[in-house]
Amino acid sequence: MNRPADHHQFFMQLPVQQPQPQPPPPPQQQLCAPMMDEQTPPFLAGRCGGGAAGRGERKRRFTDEQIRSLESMFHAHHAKLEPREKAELARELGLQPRQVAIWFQNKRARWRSKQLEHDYAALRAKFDTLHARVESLKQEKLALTTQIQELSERLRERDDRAAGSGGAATASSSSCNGGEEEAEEDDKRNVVLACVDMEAPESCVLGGACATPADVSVESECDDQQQHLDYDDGFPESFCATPELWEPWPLMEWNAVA
DNA sequence: TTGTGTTTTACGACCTCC
DNA sequence: GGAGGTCGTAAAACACAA
Repeated sequence: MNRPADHHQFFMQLPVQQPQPQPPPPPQQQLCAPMMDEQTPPFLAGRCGGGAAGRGERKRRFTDEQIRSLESMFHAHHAKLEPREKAELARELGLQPRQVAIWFQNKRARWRSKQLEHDYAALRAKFDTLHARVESLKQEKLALTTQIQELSERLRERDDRAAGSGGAATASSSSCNGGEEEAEEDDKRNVVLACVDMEAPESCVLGGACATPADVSVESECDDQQQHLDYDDGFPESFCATPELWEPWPLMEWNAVA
């Protein structure tokens, strides 16, 4: 791609490239037998008619004017040319209809290639955005899991102290009764967090943060206010179950799909 | 000047559609 | 079966760094 002298601009959203100055166009464009006469240089006589052999011929690039006309027709006719239009364009440009047809074929191929690059870049950008969000949510989940574990530990310690002081009250009952001093230290939010159902899929790819805190069950007080972790965007289960889907696709894969 | 990488023109093989 | 398409590739033309 280090060659700036590309005459071509591509369809629609593809970047437009400006034509660069070129040396004067060659006077002779027709390479093939039907247009050749006694004035045709011998080096042009090889390839056409004789098949692929054609050694000794020299390939001529089309002039800027020819390229401009071909580009214009390519855009105006949506990359397809009727036979009548092809013949007319070839006559106007002093080319063989086959040269025009081949130019359109090559142009379509080039355009598809560029379009593929463009589509890939767009998909890649979307993927990167989504991937960044996934990473952010992983961090958020990790922090929440840590917080839940800490709160769970505090509850357990409180229960142990209550049992050691001779009281028969359980952590759950004390929480619901609101009688214990230590229970009052915990705000309601923490209690609710301790009740969160933390059943995480084992295959979860969202990092080691999926560890389920053991013994986070305060059954009696959670019956009526059971809550579940819920992603705003509603990650599907397959999100965790198929981590390979979230690896960057190699270019070959994209091409295969396209 | 030369070596190297890219672009452009052209073709053959193969496929699809009428 | 023929016309016209894509795909892969050859080779000339071209740009550019060393």
